[in-house]
Amino acid sequence: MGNTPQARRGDTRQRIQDVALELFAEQGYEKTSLREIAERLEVTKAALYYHFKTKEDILISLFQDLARPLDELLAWGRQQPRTLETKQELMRRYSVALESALPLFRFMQQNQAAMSHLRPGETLKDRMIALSDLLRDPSAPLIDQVRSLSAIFVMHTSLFAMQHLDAGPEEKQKAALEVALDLLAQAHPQERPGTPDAA
Amino acid sequence: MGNTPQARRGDTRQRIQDVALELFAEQGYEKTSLREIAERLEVTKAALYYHFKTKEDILISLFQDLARPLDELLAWGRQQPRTLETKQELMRRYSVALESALPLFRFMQQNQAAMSHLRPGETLKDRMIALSDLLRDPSAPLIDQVRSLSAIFVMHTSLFAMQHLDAGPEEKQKAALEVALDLLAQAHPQERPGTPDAA
Amino acid sequence: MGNTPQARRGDTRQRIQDVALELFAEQGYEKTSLREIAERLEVTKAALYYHFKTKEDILISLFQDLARPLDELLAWGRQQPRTLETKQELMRRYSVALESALPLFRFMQQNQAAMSHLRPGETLKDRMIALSDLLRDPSAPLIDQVRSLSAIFVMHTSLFAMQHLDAGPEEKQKAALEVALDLLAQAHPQERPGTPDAA
Amino acid sequence: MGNTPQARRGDTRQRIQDVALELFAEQGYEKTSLREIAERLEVTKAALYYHFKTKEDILISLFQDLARPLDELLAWGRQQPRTLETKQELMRRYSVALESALPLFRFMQQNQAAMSHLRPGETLKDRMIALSDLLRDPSAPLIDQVRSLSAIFVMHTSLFAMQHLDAGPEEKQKAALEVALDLLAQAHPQERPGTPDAA
DNA sequence: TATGAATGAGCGTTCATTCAT
DNA sequence: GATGAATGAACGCTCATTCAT
Repeated sequence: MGNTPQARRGDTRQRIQDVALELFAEQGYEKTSLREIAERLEVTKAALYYHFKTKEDILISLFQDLARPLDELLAWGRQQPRTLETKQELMRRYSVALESALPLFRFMQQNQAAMSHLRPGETLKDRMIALSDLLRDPSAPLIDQVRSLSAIFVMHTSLFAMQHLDAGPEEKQKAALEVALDLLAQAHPQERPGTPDAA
Repeated sequence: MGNTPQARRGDTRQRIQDVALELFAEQGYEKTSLREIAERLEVTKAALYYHFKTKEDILISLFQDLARPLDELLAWGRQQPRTLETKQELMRRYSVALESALPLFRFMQQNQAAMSHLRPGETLKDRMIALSDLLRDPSAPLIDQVRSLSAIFVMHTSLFAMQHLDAGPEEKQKAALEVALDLLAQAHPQERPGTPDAA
Repeated sequence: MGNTPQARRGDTRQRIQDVALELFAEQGYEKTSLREIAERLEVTKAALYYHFKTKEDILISLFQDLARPLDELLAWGRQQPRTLETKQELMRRYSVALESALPLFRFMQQNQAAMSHLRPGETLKDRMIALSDLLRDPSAPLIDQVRSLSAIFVMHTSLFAMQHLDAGPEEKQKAALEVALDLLAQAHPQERPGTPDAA
Repeated sequence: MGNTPQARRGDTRQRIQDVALELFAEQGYEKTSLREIAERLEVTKAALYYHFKTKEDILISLFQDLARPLDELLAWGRQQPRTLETKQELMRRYSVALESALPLFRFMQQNQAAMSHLRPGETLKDRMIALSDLLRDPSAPLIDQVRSLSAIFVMHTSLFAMQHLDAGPEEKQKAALEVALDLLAQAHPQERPGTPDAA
């Protein structure tokens, strides 16, 4: 049940996005043809054009859907005080976001090139810069700024570079988060939480 | 001298690689056509086929050339004792390698997808795994393994994610290296160099 | 009142024809898509198919509407005696018809090719031949037949070839009519109106 | 002999132009597909792209070739004194040019729409205006300017509107030329050749 | 009276590749 | 060591048209 033409009516747009995400993530945007997408959906190429004006439109629509959790995280972060605790909470929330956004990130990583021609504000890079601006203090020593930046990418590491590590996904994710939080803390030497400044 | 046909004789193969590297790094492998490469070199497409059997052959040849410093670094690392000092020295050498391999890395990052179909041992990912295997201790706590892995990617961060940071390239590189060395050291708590085991 | 959906109810067929005439005249039949027509009317393409069976049907309906004044002129002409005076009156009436049929003629000129596949009697060319048959005398010297034919096209000249002339539209039209009447008169040397045959 | 692949080598570009002219004239530019052209030449569509950058490029190349005699006529005309004799000679030469340019004119008439998007100077209309500027005197009475303009179009009439006339092509052409010369003469009342100005 | 959703055919164009010269 | 000429396959896209609702 579910796969008959009747059952699918009305959700074609969504199904196009699903298949496109899958294929773009797998093979990249350029290598994925509309024929491929259409065939997998058992519709014609022309049907895709009923729902999206161009191939790039599919890409953009995917990006917008997938970037929303990130945008919400950024919006939240901008309204918080710029304390270590905020930054660490940002990181924790980022960790959760990543968890449910693995396809997104696979997709984005494969398609940086394709997306780099889009209007500013429509790339992942813009979000990364925005996030890093919330984490680092431009007046701090450079090394501490690097620590803050690195925290972000340590999180990504857990998704992609640790695939061959012999441990469960949650464990890896938790470990990555810990390292990231550590880096953030090291970037705030005078304000370590739970550490009395004192003698 | 210079740009005349005569002066170029004999180095066409090299010139193809140069232009291809440039374009692949800029636009990605799929989006770069042989016509484009040929036009920029002011030769015909057919000329490219005298020097390379296929388009993919150009990609592979580039990768092999560019991966050599990395392979040499790995070969060196495998012959060293697995001490913290070795790992940190690996990192320092890696830092130097990266410095002169910025186009390589741009290229690789843009073309992960294109390269992922190649035979094992012909991808950047393989090198990264090999490098990480030299840095981490499989019997160590997971968090320390993550620290080791992260060190590598912190180095990359300095090349790509820090472009909008307000500092000179060498400064950034140095800061990234420091953070990376720090992470490696933290992954070896019982053996901090210069730190007596004490008590 | 005016442009609201309610005010438009019932006249959609007419509005389709108006927009189609405009676009066919501007860009030609082949280059004008039903999507374009539908968009300009703010209805869907399918709506066009409620009012017309095919795209060509729109073309034919336009032609029939627009050719009616011409057909009436021809019907009138056929019932008159074949005198110079009749011919000149035909020309005068043709001049008036053209005046109010500028879009028609733009449209016809752009779409001769598209209309040439239609059934006989459905082309502008048929009307032109019919008109010329009323004007020329098959037994007259060839040059006089040419004069008669030319009279028709001189009228067209005033609409299209004289656009860059520095004069008002009515002036041009009047001048063209004069030249045309002149040509008709020259084609009837023995019967110049107002010229006594006499000794 | 003649039609084998070997015999055709080297003249493909020309053959494309020939077939394209034929088909564009017959069916119009928009309705003629590159597939059709390629099939008639027994080559692939891609071969067309070796010789022309776009479909429009074929159109332009045709126009340029075909417009050359006209451009030469205009160049000659611009160097002559602006007398009636010059104008009549222009007309005679135009008549000859038309004779050998029937395909051109069929083609142009079918493709006015397609050509009207081209750059100025690349349309037939531009040539017509240039020619009419050589024939008419902007300070003359409007009716005489119309006579001069009409002369041009009378010539065209002989090619297209007289197809159903019962006479040989040369006869028709000669008759049309006579009418045209007449019109030019009537536009110069004070300077009729062979007519003494005198008392 | 219309629309939403889709189709099948075809379009102009570009691609990597081949091969005789 | 390279070119000129071409191919076959595929691409993104648009078209006129259909039909259940």
